Amino acid sequence: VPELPEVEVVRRGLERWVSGRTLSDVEVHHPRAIRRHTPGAQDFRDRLIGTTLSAPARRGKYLWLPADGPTGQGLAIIAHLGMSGQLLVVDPETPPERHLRVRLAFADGGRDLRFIDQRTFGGLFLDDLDAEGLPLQLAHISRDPLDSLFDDERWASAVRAKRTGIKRALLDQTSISGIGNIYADESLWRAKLHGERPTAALTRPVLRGLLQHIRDVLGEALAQGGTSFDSLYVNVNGESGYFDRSLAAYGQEGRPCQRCGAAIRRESFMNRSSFSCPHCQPRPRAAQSS
DNA sequence: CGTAGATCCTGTTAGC
DNA sequence: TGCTAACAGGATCTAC
Repeated sequence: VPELPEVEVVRRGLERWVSGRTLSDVEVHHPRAIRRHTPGAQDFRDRLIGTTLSAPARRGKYLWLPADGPTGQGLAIIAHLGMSGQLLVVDPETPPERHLRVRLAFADGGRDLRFIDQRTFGGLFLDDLDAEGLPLQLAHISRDPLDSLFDDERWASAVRAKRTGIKRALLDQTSISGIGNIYADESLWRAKLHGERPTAALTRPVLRGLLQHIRDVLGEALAQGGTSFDSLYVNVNGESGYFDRSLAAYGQEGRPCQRCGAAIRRESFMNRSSFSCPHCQPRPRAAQSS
């Protein structure tokens, strides 16, 4: 499940393998993969062929490659991996993968960039960059906690103004981006907070502490090449990260908490699972805002 | 307007 | 053995 560390690993791979190369062909194998590119597959292809890709950027779980060339400047290919998306750099002679959605070929005849996605929640689309180099359609995505311009105190104020639980707030990409189910659970475990704790009652020191845990866990995962809990996530060379060995809460139902030994519990939340320690992360007593 | 729930999608696994 | 149901979950849409 690609979240910020996994997307950053992919971004670094693209920087090494596709920056500076010129596109010679674009094949869209599945329309759903470019559903966010409303002008359609023909336009997607026409506008990309002949462009030269430059250094990839990232915000939260989105990444994009500026694509400048004959058809103009300021265009970018934006990618979101969704649940199971992969961007692989592979030899052009490699037979099409089972879930190959988009194939980008280069004029130098070198390795393709292929978008492969089993569950089709991910996709590619084209957009113009604003004056700061951000795709227009990503204006609503917050800076992420590894961004040097992320404003800690502004985030704490925004969280305290919400009437929801802290896990929901962490998953809201318009407040803080890059966090998904895995790193939300890991951060909350480290901070000893239950995900349904009302945000309005969390103090600034508690939120500052949580933010530090978020940065720690994202940084550690990045250093280990990301998490590959369900083996669908791989870097551009098809290799898995190994942060899954370091998970303390996510996916650990029934295993002893590394701090207190209590059995990690699983609860249903937002149509997914939340993992936490029943002793270190007690449920809030009062009824939630609803 | 802010919050909450439903929805999309397919391969794997669990259970009867 | 074979079928069905549960499960994985990010972003978007809709409803209240």
